[in-house]
Amino acid sequence: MSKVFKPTESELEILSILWEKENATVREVHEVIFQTKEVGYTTTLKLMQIMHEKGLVSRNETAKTHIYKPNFDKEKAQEHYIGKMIKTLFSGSTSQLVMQALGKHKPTNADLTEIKNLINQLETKG
Amino acid sequence: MSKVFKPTESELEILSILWEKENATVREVHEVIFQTKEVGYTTTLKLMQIMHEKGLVSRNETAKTHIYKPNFDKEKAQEHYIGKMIKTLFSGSTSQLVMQALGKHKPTNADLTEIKNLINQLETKG
DNA sequence: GATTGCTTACGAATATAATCGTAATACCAT
DNA sequence: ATGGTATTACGATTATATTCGTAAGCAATC
Repeated sequence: MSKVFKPTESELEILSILWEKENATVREVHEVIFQTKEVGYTTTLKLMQIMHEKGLVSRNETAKTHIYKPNFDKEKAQEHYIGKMIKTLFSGSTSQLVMQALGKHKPTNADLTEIKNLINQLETKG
Repeated sequence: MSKVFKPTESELEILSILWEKENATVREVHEVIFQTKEVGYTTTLKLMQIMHEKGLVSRNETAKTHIYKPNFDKEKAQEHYIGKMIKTLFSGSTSQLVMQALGKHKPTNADLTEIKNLINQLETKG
């Protein structure tokens, strides 16, 4: 019975802005989108209204200018898309994904150390 | 002028089957899809014809039954989607993605060791 | 209290994706 | 060569996503 998490491309873009800002008005969201995409204000508005209907976001309507916030946390979306990617693009292999990611988008040495620590924990637990 | 790599959901599914099999007929692709999705044969056919028009796949038409193969390699797609995910879902942080992936979809110990080796290489290169 | 500007609501148009039915064609076995 | 079966081509329909114009409401300012 639980809803499937399946935002469209545009919806995901809006969600990512909301995650970033915690919550935001249509105007604020639109200003971010507008930086990279020449799109009308009412387009953004309509999308956010639809997302509200679908339950992807909630909004506070006490003031005239509504304030939107995401209904799902970023982590859930991350989990969803990582799982999907591992399945359709990496033949089910997490390590393949990890190695590809590290190879093409190398993090700082500090981050690499942190990852190693995590791996050590996972190993000893195994 | 180079084409943007932007397959739809269904197209990506078909591509992943073609990557798996190197090349395949519509029938073969359809049989895989049909295992998880009750869809007509001509639907799969049409999708693959469209992918051919778009240049996502090539086909060998010498025999009556055409044989399709992907025009882009899997690695390019992996790179594309990983980059996109890091950007929209992980605030640009590769290590966040890696840690999330390892935490939720733990690989075998052998794989973990392999990842550590890669990290060590990356570190010394840094 | 009129005017201006920003907001929401909403319908409608457009674009894109996905599905399938039907017909024509090729191939194979009789 | 006739009949049965699988294939492609293609149009049409349906579903979904995206875009925007217009109207109506509210609030601040003149």
